Amino acid sequence: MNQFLIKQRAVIKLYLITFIEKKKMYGTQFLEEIQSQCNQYGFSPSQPEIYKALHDLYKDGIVTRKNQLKGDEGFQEVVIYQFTNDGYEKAKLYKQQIKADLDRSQDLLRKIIKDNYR
Amino acid sequence: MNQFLIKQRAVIKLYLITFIEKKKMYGTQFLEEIQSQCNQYGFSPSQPEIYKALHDLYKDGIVTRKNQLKGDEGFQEVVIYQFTNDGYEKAKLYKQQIKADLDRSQDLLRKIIKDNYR
DNA sequence: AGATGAACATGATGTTCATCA
DNA sequence: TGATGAACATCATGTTCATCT
Repeated sequence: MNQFLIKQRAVIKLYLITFIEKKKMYGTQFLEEIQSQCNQYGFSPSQPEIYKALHDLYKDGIVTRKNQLKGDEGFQEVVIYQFTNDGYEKAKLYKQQIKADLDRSQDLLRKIIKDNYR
Repeated sequence: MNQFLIKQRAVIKLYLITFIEKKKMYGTQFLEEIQSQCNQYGFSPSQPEIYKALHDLYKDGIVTRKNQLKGDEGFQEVVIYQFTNDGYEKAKLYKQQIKADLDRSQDLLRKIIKDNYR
């Protein structure tokens, strides 16, 4: 079984977990946050990718969903994500696994460069 | 337009160019060489991927194809790849471009780790 | 039997569109 | 009107199969 570099989906889930650790936010904000931080590296995922990743985390039992009115403006409703009871533990484990894959990806990139550039 | 990490296809073409620089080889050997070198990093592309990448290089006008009998054993015919007249120049340019993408990928991985761990 | 490559299948991600409050 | 998400399309890659010597 082949595993090239880490997948975008995994990285998005990683960012989402980190955001949820820090403060409650909703889909559109997650998207804008990632895009503005990573744009300069060419990384700018599409909007549905964020929701797919959020649904993954929900299906994995890591987060709960809660509809909530957006504070300041009119009647706009947003979906807020928080960790489930054991979600934070699961999330920490998941982050560890992703870290291993990130490290492996770095090692692979280094090897590719070493093999092909003097 | 989103560009996450560098694509496997580009990396395979990079290895092929480096192999062709060093010595003439054919498809199956390219595959075995990459797999044996990169297996420990989880990178183990499939056999048709090698041929697709070789056809890319051919379509790009970087290499020529030559049918040749495999030296030692029976009547086995293999396809040998060599640089075209201006192929080596093109290949060097291509390697530079890939190097930029590899560097960008390393930077992005570093940023992801920095953003999400301790 | 080993090498090459076509055809097909799957997976990852993006684009477009609908819905809801 | 902004947020959410479904449906659809495309691209990257893998699996299976055929062919040729």
